[in-house]
Amino acid sequence: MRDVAERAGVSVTTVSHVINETRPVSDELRQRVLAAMDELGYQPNRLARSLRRGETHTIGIVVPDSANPFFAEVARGIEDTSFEHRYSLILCNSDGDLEKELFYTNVLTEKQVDGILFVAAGVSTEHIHALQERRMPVVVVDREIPNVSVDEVLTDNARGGWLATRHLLELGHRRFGCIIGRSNLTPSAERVTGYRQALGEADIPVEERLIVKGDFQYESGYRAARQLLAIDDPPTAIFACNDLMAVGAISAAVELGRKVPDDLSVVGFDDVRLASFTNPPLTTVIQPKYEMGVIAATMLLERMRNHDMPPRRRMFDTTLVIRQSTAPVGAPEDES
Amino acid sequence: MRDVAERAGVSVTTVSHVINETRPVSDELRQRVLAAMDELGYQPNRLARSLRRGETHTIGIVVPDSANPFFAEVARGIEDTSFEHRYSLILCNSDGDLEKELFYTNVLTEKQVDGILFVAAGVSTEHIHALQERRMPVVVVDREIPNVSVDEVLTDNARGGWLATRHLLELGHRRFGCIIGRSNLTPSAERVTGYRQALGEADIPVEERLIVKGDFQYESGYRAARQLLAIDDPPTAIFACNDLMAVGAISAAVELGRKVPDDLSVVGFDDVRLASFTNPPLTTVIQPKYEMGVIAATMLLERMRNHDMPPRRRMFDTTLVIRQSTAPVGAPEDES
DNA sequence: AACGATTGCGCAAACGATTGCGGAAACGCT
DNA sequence: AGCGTTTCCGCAATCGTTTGCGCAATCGTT
Repeated sequence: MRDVAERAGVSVTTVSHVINETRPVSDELRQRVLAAMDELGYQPNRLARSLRRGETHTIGIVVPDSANPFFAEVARGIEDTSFEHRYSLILCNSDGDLEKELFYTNVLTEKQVDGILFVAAGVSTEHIHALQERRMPVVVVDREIPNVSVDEVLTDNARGGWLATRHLLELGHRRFGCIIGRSNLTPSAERVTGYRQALGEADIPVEERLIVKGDFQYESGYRAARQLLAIDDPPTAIFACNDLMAVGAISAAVELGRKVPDDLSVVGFDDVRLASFTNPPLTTVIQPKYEMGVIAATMLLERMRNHDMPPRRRMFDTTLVIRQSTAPVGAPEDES
Repeated sequence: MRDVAERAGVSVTTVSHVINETRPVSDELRQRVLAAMDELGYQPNRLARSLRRGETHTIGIVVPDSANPFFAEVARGIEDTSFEHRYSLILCNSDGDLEKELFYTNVLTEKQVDGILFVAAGVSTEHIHALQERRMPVVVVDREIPNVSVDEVLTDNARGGWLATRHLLELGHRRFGCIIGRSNLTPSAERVTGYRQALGEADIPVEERLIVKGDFQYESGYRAARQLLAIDDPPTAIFACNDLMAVGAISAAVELGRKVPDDLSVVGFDDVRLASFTNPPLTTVIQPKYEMGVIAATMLLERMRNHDMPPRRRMFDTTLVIRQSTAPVGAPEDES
């Protein structure tokens, strides 16, 4: 910048002001500065600017696994909207590991990010509190943090679980398995709650051995389904708490010679892009992933602008999309 | 930091030195400083440090679409290894848009990142050159930049394409379609080259109308397959240039009542996690995505450490994994 | 012609760290 | 006691910007 100033025969002050248009500069000088800038191939050093201004135009996002289609989609929504506002994104994968999360939030605050987005994070109440005391804007996506007033964007997981099992019920299924995620993550727990509730309303007792644990990955859905189908009186349907596990379950069923949906109905959760293209196409519960990302980022940007507004919570509806992985029980249908 | 120094009754110099262990400090003072630090909840400001030291411990990665499973996996490899080295990652999605790429690289350099990773980017020779002249470490993944000496990590796409169509040939297929990506991306072009070559070796003329264009997404594979299956003398097999399109193709085939693999064989490319769990499981060409990310990040870190080493290029082998989406032509097999 | 407003610009102090240099005290040796 | 080494620490400059403050010239009035 000093070089530019020298070459244009002005002070660095003036250069700064033509760059930022932060105070009137005579046309002539402006031209000289502009010329000097591109003759020298000058690029402003945003570090210095950030240091001075106290803002980095950068936000941090911590997700369990950016390679998971669900999070990837949410992250895309976040990235796109932060791009629109000319913010950059620091990506952090926590693998659901609390220590990694804490480490990353430290790095982020030390790097002076302007805000942090936690998606499905395990961060504790105190942790969030600490961040807020440092006046760090925060929004939490896809997880509820009890007893803390923080911006949240959520989906109605319980209702989603309810919708899914309600659908199976209406198809006449009476015994069906449920593949859950790690139970400490609230979304999974809520979906199961919906499952239990629907069963309760239909006066069907829930058999605990029909509820088996997975980890939201294909493989675990596959294993869980094999386990479910191996019991003497196997279920006629499976509700998997996310699409990946549902796909794994279908894969297991097919391998065991069960036809989906004739012999086994499967419903998933999330409506990942893939879900329309599985064989058979997956009946599942829609979650507006991309939009959730957009809204989350927007909320964060707003909070950054106005740090003291009351916290907001945005709850998205879930809806069931019926494709071809579910069918009436015991009615091998011929689709025409 | 000044507060810490004051509270500990030392100079900021000393505080700095205990933080960085950059010069011996007496035990007593060290203790006092440490104590003061955590009483005050002090966190160093990395911006200031970066400004002074001229390094940000941050690298930028620009990918076409982080929600695409292939890139997501590569990115995961990158993120993990940069995490190991305590580097953070700024994520940029270009959507294959050259302008966005350029914009992002500007932002990245202005933010003084220590290096940039381009994956499957369209950046031009001059562009890379410009970065190198500014002494910005760069490595390019999954795309060749002609006439420029830059670190590259690639896969043997041509061989992969060759392997895939060779496999189909060996199964007795003689007419088969090829679903390609946007042709300006080299990986796709190379895979098609392999396809053509294998056909040539078998003295089979390539029918241009059997080569149809997609965009690497499910949907486009679906459409392309419908198009291919609609011609009067439809192919008995399809080679899709990536797994997503292959899955889309299977979906189309199933919808049209064709059985895969009995009526139509399909082979993909990438071996995305999903590929093992499709119905039927997908025969595809393995690309070590995660490892590519790891290697790419490692190469970048090495280049950062030693800016003037000669450029390196790492080529990964591709291998064919035969699952169940391919079968001998006209031989409806009963898998036992 | 005198005087306040306006316009156009530069000086120098921040922002929060790192680091070359030099000074003071303690130590070891003859 | 005298002198050279070590050991331990602080001063102040620096990284590349932004920005409060003040000065000089020009302008518009009366």
